[in-house]
Amino acid sequence: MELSARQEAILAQVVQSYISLAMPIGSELIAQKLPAKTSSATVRNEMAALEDLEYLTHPHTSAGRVPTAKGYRYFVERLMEQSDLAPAEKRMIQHQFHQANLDLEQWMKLAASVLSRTAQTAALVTAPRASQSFFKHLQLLSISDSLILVVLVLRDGTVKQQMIAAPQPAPSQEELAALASGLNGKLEGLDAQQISTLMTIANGVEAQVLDRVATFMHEINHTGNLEVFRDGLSLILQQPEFKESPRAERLVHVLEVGTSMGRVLDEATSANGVQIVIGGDDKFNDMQDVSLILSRYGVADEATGVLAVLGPLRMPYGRAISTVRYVASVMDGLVEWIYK
Amino acid sequence: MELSARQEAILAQVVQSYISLAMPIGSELIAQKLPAKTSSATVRNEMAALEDLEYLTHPHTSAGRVPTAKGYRYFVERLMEQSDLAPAEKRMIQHQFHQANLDLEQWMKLAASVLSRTAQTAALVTAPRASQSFFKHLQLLSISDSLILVVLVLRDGTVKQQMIAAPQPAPSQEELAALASGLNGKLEGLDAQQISTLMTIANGVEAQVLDRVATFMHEINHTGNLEVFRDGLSLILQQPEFKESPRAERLVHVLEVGTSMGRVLDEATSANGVQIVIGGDDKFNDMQDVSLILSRYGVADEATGVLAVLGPLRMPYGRAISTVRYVASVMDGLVEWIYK
DNA sequence: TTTAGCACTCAAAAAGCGAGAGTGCTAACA
DNA sequence: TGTTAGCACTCTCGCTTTTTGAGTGCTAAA
Repeated sequence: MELSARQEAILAQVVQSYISLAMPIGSELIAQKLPAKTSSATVRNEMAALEDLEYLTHPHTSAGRVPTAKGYRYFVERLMEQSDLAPAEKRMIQHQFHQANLDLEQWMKLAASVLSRTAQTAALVTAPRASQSFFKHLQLLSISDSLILVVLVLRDGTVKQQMIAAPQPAPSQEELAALASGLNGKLEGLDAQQISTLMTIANGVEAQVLDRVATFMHEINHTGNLEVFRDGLSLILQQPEFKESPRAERLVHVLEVGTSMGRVLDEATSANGVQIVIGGDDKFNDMQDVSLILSRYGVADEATGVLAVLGPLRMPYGRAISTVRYVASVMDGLVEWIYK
Repeated sequence: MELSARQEAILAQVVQSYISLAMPIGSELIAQKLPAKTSSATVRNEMAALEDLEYLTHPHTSAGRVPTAKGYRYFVERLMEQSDLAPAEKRMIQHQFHQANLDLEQWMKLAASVLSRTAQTAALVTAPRASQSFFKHLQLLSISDSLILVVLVLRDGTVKQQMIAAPQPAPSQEELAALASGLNGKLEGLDAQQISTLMTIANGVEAQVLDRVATFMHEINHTGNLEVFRDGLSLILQQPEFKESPRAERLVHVLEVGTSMGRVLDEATSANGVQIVIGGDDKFNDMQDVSLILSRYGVADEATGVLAVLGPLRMPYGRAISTVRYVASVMDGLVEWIYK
């Protein structure tokens, strides 16, 4: 269904006004804001049409209009003019990243913090991971006479430690070092599947180690096993739409366990550019009253993470999008520099 | 100020009733519950006395009484009879831990989840760390021709990875391995201070590595740098006292950044047994409307973490305390088994 | 097709009004 | 002297009623 130019202008005004005022928008106000001189009655007619098309709703008969999720989507996709972060803000963000060490974890925390402060809502950042994991290096350390610490490094830089129970009598540190160095030779560059098959012909400590390694690599491939940094949760709770507690609870719940969240982040990993999910895009019921602005970052295939900003539907999309885009570009640079 | 036996009985009843009913408690109700036959008028007199002593308050003139933070404290410290988790519940918890792998991280997540589900509120778990960190092992991996991945393992099992920029021309993997093995010999068992001094007489890559190692070990000693697992945040928001949004916001904020939180957790690390902080204990303004039940766990000095349950003042202390105590004992066993 | 005009609707705010829970006080009582 | 019955008093809560005003939808004229 095509909208007329005037309808588009009205929709845009309603969305913008509602975003900044946070209360239903009447025909009078829009009539004033419209560039072409138009009466409120005309605006009313058009608004009624937009309501039939489901771009707007009524909280009740005698209230102004409020955009629907569909309305926001139309606005974001076709009506909104792209904006960009002010150079000063960009510089400030750059500066903060330059202050930090060469430490991915610090960068991620920083990215979450910057996103949430700049966009004034909650932010999520997931660690950059390869789409498929490959073995890089293994270290076996004798912790006690019954425990061995396995430290596994994957090609994308993921590090995972885990204990395994040592057989009795326990192998010495030297024996372990020898075993590790043997395995490192054999496993270099292999994927989870290949290690699994190797496992079947091993035994003793070696089999235990291979089992742990293969299991972890499988896990990380499938469930995502994503390490997520959050920030600014309290900011989003300040928004008027989350003042009524059931909504706030649902929101926190989504953020906390979030199978939906996981799926959305997953999808974003394989998409390009800035993704926008408004009101769960009719796919995720538990995200009906939030919007997400997401972007992948990193080096394709080698190490991809996701940045996300999460706010109410009534979100300053322009600013949020440009913030996400910019932080993603900064992170791109950092990660690229690592994985060249 | 000493309370009479009857005053104590009344205070106890008020606290218990308020915890279960979540509404101000009148003299009539208490008079009925009291073992010795007492008139409501007498209860009223005593309540007025308890109010003068600041164990109770009034929301308004014609409402029942509500315990103050001081009242809760008195109740918890002197009036409450210790309870214990039902054997069936203990078994269920045990069972869940036995299901898990030999993986500290999994245990911590599980502990947070168990705590929050059993006590029906939010829970926090920090990783077990030594009070002072000692070097155990180091690994240097060449990631690209300009980056080196440093993997550092401390005696308490902490693993930390970080990149450093490689000098040009970049050392080969063999050179790095040789350097690492040399360092491992020299640094084994040293503390942050000793490594710092060694650093001054090193140069090149070695100095860079030592710098990163020393810095990280210092950091972990001081700022705590605690890795925290949370769970059940949405549960606490369901409590009636957090229905009004400003409180909810403050709560989330405390949980999120929480310098107060950090201090409380820190204090709990060095204390013994179950700690209880009610309404911030007059020290932490931002925790005025929450109570914390904390316990350290692990092996003293070698690896100590903290378990905490966080709820409204009107919290089922008995159950929360026994849950925390029990989960701490389970975690004690697990960690002890590791660090023997 | 647009617009002025107007009746109509409905939420939200203000006002009024018991009802009732619970108190504090006083005076009698054991 | 401590306890209790009795009672006036106070305020919140829940309910209904009124008022207000923003904003609509419709109609009829331009």
